[in-house]
Amino acid sequence: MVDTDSDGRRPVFAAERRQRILELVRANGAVSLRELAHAVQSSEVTVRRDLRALESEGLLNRHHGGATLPGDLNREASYVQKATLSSAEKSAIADLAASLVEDGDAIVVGPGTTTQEFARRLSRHTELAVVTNSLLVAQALAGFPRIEVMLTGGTLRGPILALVGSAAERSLAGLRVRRAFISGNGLTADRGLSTPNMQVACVDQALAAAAEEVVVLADHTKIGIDAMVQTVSAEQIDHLVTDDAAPRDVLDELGGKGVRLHVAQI
Amino acid sequence: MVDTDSDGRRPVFAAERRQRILELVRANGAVSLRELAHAVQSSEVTVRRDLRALESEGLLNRHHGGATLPGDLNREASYVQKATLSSAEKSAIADLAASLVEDGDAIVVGPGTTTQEFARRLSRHTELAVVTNSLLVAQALAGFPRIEVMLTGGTLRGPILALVGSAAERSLAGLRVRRAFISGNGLTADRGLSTPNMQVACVDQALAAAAEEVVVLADHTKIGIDAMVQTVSAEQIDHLVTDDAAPRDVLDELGGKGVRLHVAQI
DNA sequence: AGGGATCGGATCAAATTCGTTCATTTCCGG
DNA sequence: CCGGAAATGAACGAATTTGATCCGATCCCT
Repeated sequence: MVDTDSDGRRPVFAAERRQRILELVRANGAVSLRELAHAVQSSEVTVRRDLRALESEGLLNRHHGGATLPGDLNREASYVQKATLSSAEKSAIADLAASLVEDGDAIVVGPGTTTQEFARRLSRHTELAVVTNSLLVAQALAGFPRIEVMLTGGTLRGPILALVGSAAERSLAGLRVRRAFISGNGLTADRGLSTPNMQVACVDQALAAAAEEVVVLADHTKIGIDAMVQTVSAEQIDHLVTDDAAPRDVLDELGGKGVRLHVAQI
Repeated sequence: MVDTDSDGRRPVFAAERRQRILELVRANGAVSLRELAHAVQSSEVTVRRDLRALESEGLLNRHHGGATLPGDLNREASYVQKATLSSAEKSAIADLAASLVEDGDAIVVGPGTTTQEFARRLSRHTELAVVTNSLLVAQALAGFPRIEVMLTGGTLRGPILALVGSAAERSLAGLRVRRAFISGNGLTADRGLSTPNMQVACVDQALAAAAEEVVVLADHTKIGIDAMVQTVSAEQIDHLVTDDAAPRDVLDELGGKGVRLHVAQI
């Protein structure tokens, strides 16, 4: 109704701006001061002040040049590093995959850096219900009141911060959602999606089984690769989101097996 | 009161105007004072007065320049705020509590900044099995191969990054460990441990019920405080780890109820 | 380890908003 | 018709917010 552009020119309240900043930091894990200032249309001084206030509340950590999520969640630099590396493809894939989600959906999101990136894109949706076994995905979505995040139980697998084991699989039994967004280490037409770890593969299977449609997120480095354990066969995959550097022949082969292709332009 | 028989250009009643203001705020989420004044054809002073009244009723939040819906921009600072407070005490308490853990133990760790600190101290132990509903605790223990971390399932509660809800409680059913290390927002001899949130309280109860012995970690700022919902009665508490600034009388009272006291020297 | 560049903190100034006081208007009962 | 109470609007000083600028601190690259 009252749009803020034509007539209103309503000044953004300080609390609103801080909330926005918080969301941006939560969504991206780490944001530079300049980006924040540009995003909230304020001067860097003001953002600095906001960051100081938010830090004093323990809601984020301030660093030279920006701010990050609080706690030790990303002191483990490896995860963040991996996430920021090769971000162009991942980002494009995540964007495209997020467009497959509609407000009000119930979805499953598997572990992985690509799916984590994807999860961050979900913050603009509302009334979502997200089931995941990835702590990173859960963390990316924490703090958005319009998104309900449910974690499966299970044993923590340290290196990827995902929950595995029988408890994880059991908690997925009886669950039914519209779409599952999962990733993996390799994808071929013959053997479908695969990962090198047995436990992870078992949970991935359970994740896929809980959804009516399976969406696979895989950048070009994974297409044509075969890891050890098959998680989902090509026939079970309904959508594949990848980037335009993926080998054409494999994509065609997958398409022949009924996989709908979504190729992100880098 | 309701004498609207004569339809002739009656003045807008105050209650009517406030209702209109409320509608506008609800419809737009946030409205500037100027807009409101223009919309209800009143002076800004009057709107200011209305906003003050509406705020005192909790129907909206007032900000510099306007008003917003209540709750949207609240970030539940209460929990996090205390995180930066008294880190020296937390550290000492965490150290002392960690000495209650032995290699090979199976323990439960609840959410909270103190228990998170405690969890970090556990890395020197081996062959531990840790069950928790706190993402922060899980994260603190991730990457130590000698420690098996199991997360309960459940709905993610953003502000404290803990899992709550029936799924969390269900996953604890049938579990039996030696000790539960939990925290809270208040501890008195009469009402035991308490937190301000109902869901969190329910899970805390389940956590405590899964252990043979309950260990409470609470710094002096929480001793003598009573939050809203009781989680564990004083009789159920076997150990209390606190710091030496805790009020002596409350400690004695707790000791009289069978709580073994561990007081950390700052 | 050093130099250049960038970032953070502090002070100051401008603009806007808030709270209070006071005058005016309106409504109601006697 | 009149007096009082409540509500509204106007005005002015105080407080808050925001942005610009300067200078010290920090970081990065060589």
